Amino acid sequence: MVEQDDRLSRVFGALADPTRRDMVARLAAGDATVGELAAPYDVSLQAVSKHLKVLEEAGLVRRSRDAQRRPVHLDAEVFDLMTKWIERYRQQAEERYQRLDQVLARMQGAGTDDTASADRTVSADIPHEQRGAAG
Amino acid sequence: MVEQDDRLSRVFGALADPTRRDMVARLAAGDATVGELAAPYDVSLQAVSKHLKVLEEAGLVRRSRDAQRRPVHLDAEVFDLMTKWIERYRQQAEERYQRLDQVLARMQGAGTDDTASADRTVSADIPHEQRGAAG
DNA sequence: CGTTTACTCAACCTCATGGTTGAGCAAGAC
DNA sequence: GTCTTGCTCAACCATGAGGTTGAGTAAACG
Repeated sequence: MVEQDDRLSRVFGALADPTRRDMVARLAAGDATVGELAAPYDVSLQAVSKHLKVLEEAGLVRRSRDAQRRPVHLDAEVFDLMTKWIERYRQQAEERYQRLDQVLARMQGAGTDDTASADRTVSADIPHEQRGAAG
Repeated sequence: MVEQDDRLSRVFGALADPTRRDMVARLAAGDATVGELAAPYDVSLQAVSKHLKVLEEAGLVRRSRDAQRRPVHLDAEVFDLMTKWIERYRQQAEERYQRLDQVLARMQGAGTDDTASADRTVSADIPHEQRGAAG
């Protein structure tokens, strides 16, 4: 599912910008209009509008209507997508780390010298971001 | 602390690329050399080397030496930084959502009509990503 | 009605990013 | 010493991202 892949790219990409992260942070406290959001930044309203488009396309934000205003609402669900991705590989890495520790401890006990290229530098045939099976 | 801000930008930015995310996923299963990492992708070794530089500068990865090889190791600690950022605002948004639900429920009970502009569209003076006080 | 408010769209500029190729460098192999 | 392997660095190119200004639209206000 390249769709999911795409989505994740857009979400991470959206949050790679400090202004956009700041907007998300502020929207967590409550909806706001474009003008309100733009106020603290030293950029044009159009630039802020663009940022919001990026956030919207990443699914982080929704825009509705209220007369000529366009209230922006944080859609916190996408956070789960990121958290899941992060958690999966964090855990995997930690488990591996612990296993390596055990291996090293055992080797120390046995007095083996060649610890370096023992279990590390794993070959490349590993599930690539669960291609076609993403949650 | 713009440093932290910067870091987060680099981390999110690094993970905004699907190839780089894939690399991280594979590195979670074990260290690998540049060549091993490059193998599955249809790009030059130099391009992969560049990607690794981005990951390294984001603090996601460390590179050591083993003769002419440069084994790459995933540094899963940065994940915490991201997770913390995400969790903070997710929770905030969820709490707010629940509070809004309560307000709306109370309003329905009282038969108030003007639910729209009641508590929503909060003004913009909100802690901006905790400037100067980031965790 | 025309004006003001709150925005978006379009065109443009600049700089960063992801890719390329070609050269170079360090360390094991011969 | 030379060759090969495994990589990095440098230069270049095309595209895209973030910024700008100027014009246009939709709804309230006078």
